[in-house]
Amino acid sequence: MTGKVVTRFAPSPTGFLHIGGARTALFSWAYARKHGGEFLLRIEDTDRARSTQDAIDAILDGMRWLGLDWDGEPLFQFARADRHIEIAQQLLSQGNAYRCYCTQQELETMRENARKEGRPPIYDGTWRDRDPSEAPEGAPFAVRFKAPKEGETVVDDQVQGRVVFQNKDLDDLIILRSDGTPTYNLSVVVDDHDMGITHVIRGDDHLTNSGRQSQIYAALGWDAPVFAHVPMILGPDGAKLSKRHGALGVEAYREMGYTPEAMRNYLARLGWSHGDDEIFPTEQMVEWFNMEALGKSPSRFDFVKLENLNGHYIRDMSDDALLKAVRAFLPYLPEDKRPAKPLSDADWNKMALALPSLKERAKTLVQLWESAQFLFAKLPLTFTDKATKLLTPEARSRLFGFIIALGEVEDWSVASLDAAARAFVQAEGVKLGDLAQPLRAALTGSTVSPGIFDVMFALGREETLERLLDQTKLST
RNA sequence: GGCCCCUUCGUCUAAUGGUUAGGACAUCAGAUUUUCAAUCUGGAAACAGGGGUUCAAUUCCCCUAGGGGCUGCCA
Repeated sequence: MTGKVVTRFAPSPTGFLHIGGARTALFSWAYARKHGGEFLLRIEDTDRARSTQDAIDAILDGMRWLGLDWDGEPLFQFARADRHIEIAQQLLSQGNAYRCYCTQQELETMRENARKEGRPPIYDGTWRDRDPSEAPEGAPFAVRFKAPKEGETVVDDQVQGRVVFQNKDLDDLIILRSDGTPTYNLSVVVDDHDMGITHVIRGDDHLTNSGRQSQIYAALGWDAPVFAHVPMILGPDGAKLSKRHGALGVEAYREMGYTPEAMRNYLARLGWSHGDDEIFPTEQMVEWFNMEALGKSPSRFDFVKLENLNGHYIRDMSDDALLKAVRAFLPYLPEDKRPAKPLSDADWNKMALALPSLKERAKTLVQLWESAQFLFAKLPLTFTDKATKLLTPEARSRLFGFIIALGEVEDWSVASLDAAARAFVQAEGVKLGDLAQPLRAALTGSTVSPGIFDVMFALGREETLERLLDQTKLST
């Protein structure tokens, strides 16, 4: 293992960047960064019918959001088709590949029969050793790789260990379609080789492919890269990740208000660990990352834990950074939660003032945004049912009393508001909690609960008193 | 069906041929508090089952069960 480490992430642009892909990308990226190597991006767009520009954009956008920077320009696999065909021709002339004239129909019945008779449904090698002269005139053909029939193929995997395939179980796969275009297993080998990839980190759904690819490397006389197959991510219920749970594009996580830092930390801990460490910055993860500590068993995606982690990161962020994050997040809010018109500078100032108290209570940027809505609410506020219920006659009279007390507070720091409240409740013989609840309801009308004195402080004296008077009047 | 992979608290995981099997999230109970949140303290909670190997197995081996992947002229 001398020389520079080169890893790659090679998604096929047939959909968004899903969470499993994001995690293998993170691992590949971390491995390259740790070893001072390169992390390349290759778009596997050889399936022309299913590849879309939207998917490409979504993947690149997702990678950027997650902060997984790749080296150089992304490489598009289809653009290298000529090179792949050239290698296929080479295999053909070497005798390591042959033309197969079976029709799709024939192959299908072949598989069906095999299944019926309890044989493995693999290609039976009809054209493997047939003389090319027997070929039907002008008929279309696919090119198949001539895989060894005997012995075994070993994949020395960094995660799974030594995996052995009996060669009789691996059939002759198609490397060139009948339309002449190369297929995945050929393109991957050629590209990984040409790009100088030293370590292939990918999902373990590719484990069998690695066996077949190893055979192609061998036929070509090339050294295979080091393989590492990470287990897949399952949904919270242990079933395969479906759209219902987490098989969302990473942009969905952005829209849910998770931060890239938290995502990276969560993903890193899913299937990989460093002792008992749970919360650590990405730089630390890169420094610690190693293949040995990758787990072998599939793991479930746990939104609750991700949320908890996200809360940590939000609380730890500086007010400045958080304000920026909120501003950047606004366009990704769900349509119905987006502000009707752009926020004014004054609005942002209010937000900045309220942030220190709001961030203690928000686990996602969505929650943070929602809990800040009282800052921009128009008067009179509309009470939620819950809030109305809290404004009992007793609560109302206490509020009146407190408003009067507030009028006498000279400076409006959180500390003096606090002191005023203490004095008031002591004199009245009530609990502060009894006052705080209706107070919060009156000031915010919100179901999300900010710290009440911080809210007052953020609103300022005039507005607070105005709202309180308005609300108490309204409900008297 | 065939081949391959996996299996520690509910979840993510740590550790070990001899431990009270550790941590985190979630949960429960307290504390603190200025409501909510945060914080602190404490509790409950796991080695899938069966055989071996061994003085000793959660750890090594085998089998079974359960889960996953592959089995495409998709990637």
